[in-house]
Amino acid sequence: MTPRTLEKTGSKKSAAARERLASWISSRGLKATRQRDVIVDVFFAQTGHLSVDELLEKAKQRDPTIGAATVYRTMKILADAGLASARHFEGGQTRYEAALDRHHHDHLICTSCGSIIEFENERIEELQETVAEDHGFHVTHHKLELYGLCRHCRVEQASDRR
Amino acid sequence: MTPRTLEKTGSKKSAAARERLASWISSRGLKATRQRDVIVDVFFAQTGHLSVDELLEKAKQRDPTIGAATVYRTMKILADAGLASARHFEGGQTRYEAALDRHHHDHLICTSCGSIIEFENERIEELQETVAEDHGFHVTHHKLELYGLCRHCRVEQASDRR
DNA sequence: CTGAGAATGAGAATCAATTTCAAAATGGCC
DNA sequence: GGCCATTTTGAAATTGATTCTCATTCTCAG
Ligand SMILES: [Mn+2]
Ligand SMILES: [Mn+2]
Ligand SMILES: [Zn+2]
Ligand SMILES: [Zn+2]
Repeated sequence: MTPRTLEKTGSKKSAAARERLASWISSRGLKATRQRDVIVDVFFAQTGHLSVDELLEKAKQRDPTIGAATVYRTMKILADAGLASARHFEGGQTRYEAALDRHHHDHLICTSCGSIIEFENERIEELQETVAEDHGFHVTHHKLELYGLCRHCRVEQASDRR
Repeated sequence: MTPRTLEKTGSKKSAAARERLASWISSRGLKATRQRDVIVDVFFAQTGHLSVDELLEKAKQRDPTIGAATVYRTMKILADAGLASARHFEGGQTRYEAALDRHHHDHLICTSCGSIIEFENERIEELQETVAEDHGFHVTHHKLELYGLCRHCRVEQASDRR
């Protein structure tokens, strides 16, 4: 019988997320498992936009027996519970980011180095709403992604050109 | 020897597109083929956002021997030539729309009936640019998609609820 | 008409994600 | 603690869109 010990990494925030998940899980007849604990722990220990592969790698460092299917399944539960949001950026796999206590935001994505910058722009959101209304549309969610070169890669490219 | 006759459907616009494609093709040592003619003809005969599957079906009505790979390849050429743009809406396959003489625009997508409404909003575009600049970003392209219920599906849903 | 090169269609391969299934784990109850 | 219905798991199979491979056919400049 392996002891179920985890140095629950991280802040009060990830502790709060774990609690929310626990009640989500029990409230619908799901079960708490060692694997889910590890995956969730790994997820909240990071910041940023993580792919399932990246999460699997980290999870395996703690428990090499964890399978990819379980990571897919667990992240879906986190998303359903509102604790993670799934992002589908251009061309890649699904990435997840922590969603607890976070505002809605959109992204700038560098097509050269892959870095992702987040932004919120209330005015844009309002205008989107106006556009939708003009067409009798009721918006449930949207996607705004700006692709290009980040400051750093812009400089690099300029010097390459010389 | 099958005669290479095609009732080149459609407007001066699609005729212009076919011409542009012809010069694109010859200018880089590609070759004109019966299959490409059919696919391009089918594409420009429609309006809207067509999936490769839809294009393949229509193309097969004219020439049942046309294969999916050829449709994929041809649409990629059209996109490279700037005559079609590829769109990757939520969850589905790639869709193509005619791009000749069209402004950049974004989309409202009904998650219930799949209908797509196009819009242009100069103010939103400007704000995007501003946001990017604020972060030292140089934007090459972007994606703005508003998902929700169109006017029609909104009404239907309201009556379902009674 | 010829030949070099390009294009084709069928099927195999890829890749992320989902599903299947038999075996293992969980947790409410006694 | 044991019981056991239910859930979960990992591995492997499957899916679905797209791309690739390859042997064969087609195109077009000379
Ligand atoms: Mn984000
Ligand atoms: Mn459009
Ligand atoms: Zn960059
Ligand atoms: Zn609709």
